[in-house]
Amino acid sequence: MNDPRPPQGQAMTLADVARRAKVSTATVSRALSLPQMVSPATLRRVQTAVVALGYVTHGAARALASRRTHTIGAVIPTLDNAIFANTTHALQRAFDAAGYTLLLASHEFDPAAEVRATRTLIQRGVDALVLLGTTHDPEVFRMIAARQVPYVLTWAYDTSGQHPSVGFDNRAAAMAVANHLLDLGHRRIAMIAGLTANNERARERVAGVKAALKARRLSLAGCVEKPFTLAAGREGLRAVLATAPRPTAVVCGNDVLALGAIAQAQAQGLQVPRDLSVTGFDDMEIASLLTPGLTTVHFPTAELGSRAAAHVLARLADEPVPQQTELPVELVVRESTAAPKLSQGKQSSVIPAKAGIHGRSKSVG
Amino acid sequence: MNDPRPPQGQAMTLADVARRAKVSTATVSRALSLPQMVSPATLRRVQTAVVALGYVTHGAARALASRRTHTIGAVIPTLDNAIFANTTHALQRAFDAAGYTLLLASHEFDPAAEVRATRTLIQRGVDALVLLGTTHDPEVFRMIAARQVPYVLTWAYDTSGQHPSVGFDNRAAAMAVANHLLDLGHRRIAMIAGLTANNERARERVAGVKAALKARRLSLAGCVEKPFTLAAGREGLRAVLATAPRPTAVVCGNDVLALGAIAQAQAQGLQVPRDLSVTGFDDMEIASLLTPGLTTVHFPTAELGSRAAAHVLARLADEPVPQQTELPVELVVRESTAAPKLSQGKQSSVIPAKAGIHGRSKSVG
DNA sequence: TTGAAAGCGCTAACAA
DNA sequence: TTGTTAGCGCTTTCAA
Repeated sequence: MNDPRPPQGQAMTLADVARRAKVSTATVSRALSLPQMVSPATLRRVQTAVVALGYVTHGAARALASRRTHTIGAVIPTLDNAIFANTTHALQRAFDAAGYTLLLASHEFDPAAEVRATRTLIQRGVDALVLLGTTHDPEVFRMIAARQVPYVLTWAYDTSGQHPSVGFDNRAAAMAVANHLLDLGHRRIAMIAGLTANNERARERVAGVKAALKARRLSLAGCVEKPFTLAAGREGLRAVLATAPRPTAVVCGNDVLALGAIAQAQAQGLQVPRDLSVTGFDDMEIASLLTPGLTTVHFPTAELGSRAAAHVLARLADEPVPQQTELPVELVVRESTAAPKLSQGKQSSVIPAKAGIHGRSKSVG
Repeated sequence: MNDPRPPQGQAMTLADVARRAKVSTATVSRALSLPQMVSPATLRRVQTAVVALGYVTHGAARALASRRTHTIGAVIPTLDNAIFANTTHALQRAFDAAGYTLLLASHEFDPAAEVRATRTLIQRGVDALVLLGTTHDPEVFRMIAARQVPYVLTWAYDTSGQHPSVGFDNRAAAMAVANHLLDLGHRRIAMIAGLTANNERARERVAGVKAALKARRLSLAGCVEKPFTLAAGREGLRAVLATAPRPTAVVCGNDVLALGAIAQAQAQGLQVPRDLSVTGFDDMEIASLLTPGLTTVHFPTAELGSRAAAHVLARLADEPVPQQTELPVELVVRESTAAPKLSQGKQSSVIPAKAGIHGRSKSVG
């Protein structure tokens, strides 16, 4: 009823609101943070003043006084990957609902950049941290310990049990893929892996494939490491096809590499899966839409995000939480895998399973 | 040489460092922020103490005292889109290099969520804001004005000239696409647009297509609005194909919709481009890798990010900046477009241009 | 239920 | 070049 517009320029403070509502700053503070501790009449007066002045809490001042920023940091490898975007989005939703703001930092797979990003987040006073993967520079863990920041590792399951984590068993997922190919009768299986340095997900996937092969007294018919891009998938396929005799199947470190590999196979006149079986990891939406549909492993990435968020939120509320949470993964068999053309395997008659709309099957891990 | 480990738990403060280095807190503050104002010997002593104690600046305290957070906020529609990821990544790099931290918020195309996200960022004390698009709730601009936060709009070029912006001419891009199809001889052209509510990019693309058609006394042979997902692209194609006579070409609101449309066309037994031409916008990496390669419009998204960053950085440094910056877009003709089967157009003999490795051509806007 | 007052950890005059 | 000191805007005892 008084000022038609909040005054521009100089930001309003708690004291301004207090003056206008004719109460103390302490009361305004309570009205904003603990409304149930303030009488209804006073509360209303304060709220009116807040609106009239266009008051917005000064975050830094609140953080300094309360020693809480209501901010949680997440350090992820890259924003480019839609799979991480799923998880990130779930984190954001969960934290938002709990009154926390997510501070996002990415490092593009550069360990030094990850240390810097983590330092910056800690400096910004995040109340907790979500890290992706188990492989981190010791400095990261040192800073976390020095400030005693609650944290959780995600996407990978920390088998050492040293760190709280919620993630997947990437090795079991890879074994499932390899066994699927072996069951189809493939014996010459190559791999286009992601870059394994500082990336235990990529490493575990290689290890899983090797383990499955070894169990049948076989070994990889070639393995190259590539960054997670379509172009790298093409290069990778060219590389693994250069060996003689050719592999009949290629396990790719993720769906992006697999899509690149399929494109390259087609460019070289090879038909997938008739001439070559190809698999991925992640089950991106596009994996089911292309022709042929991609055989891959589905990870519940959004659930991972909400579980990870729930974990740190519980820690912040001093509630008990399991140190380790493992989420199930699922082999999804589509049309990019089939028995090899001239199969000598005993099980070449096995037909790829297809289940449900998305062709899901075989729960793993 | 003294304490082997930084003490855990209680975080170190400037005073702790000062005590250990036997200087005042003011000197430590200077050593950290303005090292050239401190004598080399003192500087060294301070640095030694900082390392020994594992001291990390308390961001909130610094922000409160200096009235600067060295933080810049960006509000984007979604993290799911790799195209925005390009821009975001470029922002992050540019701000990082300038000593600023990027605070990222997404709203999934929900206007109320965008208002909340903007409020949160302002509350966190961002020194500047980057907003995506020109269409925003009035409350967003009100908050920005009240706090006098420097800002820039991106991705869309603000034709009204009211707001600082760096972006593209989406309408011209759409006209180029439509004209390409018209030049090929298409006369029945339908559109699968993005959701146009609160999204002037989507709106401008529809307007551009309509304008190009109108210039030849034609109008759209059907238009549906869909969210930017593959599944929606499939649905959209089903919808526009339901009209009789069928359109011979479909302009899609972005590449994701276009990929969905192509998948659906193939599922219905239609060959692209023989039976149907399909176009997109954005030129995602996958657009060039699929068969057929997608005819689309390339936007320099990373450059957009660095330009937008440069804009707000210049504003923060009180340097002069142009109010409006328009970046060029490019029609990229690939294999998803061709002359219609039974062309009645006079220009049906025109062959799609193909230039360079990526098939780029025709600079627009 | 409300108010007074003491900081939270740092920066930035100003003084020396 | 360095130190002293007064806040920055808020929360949080403690007392009323």
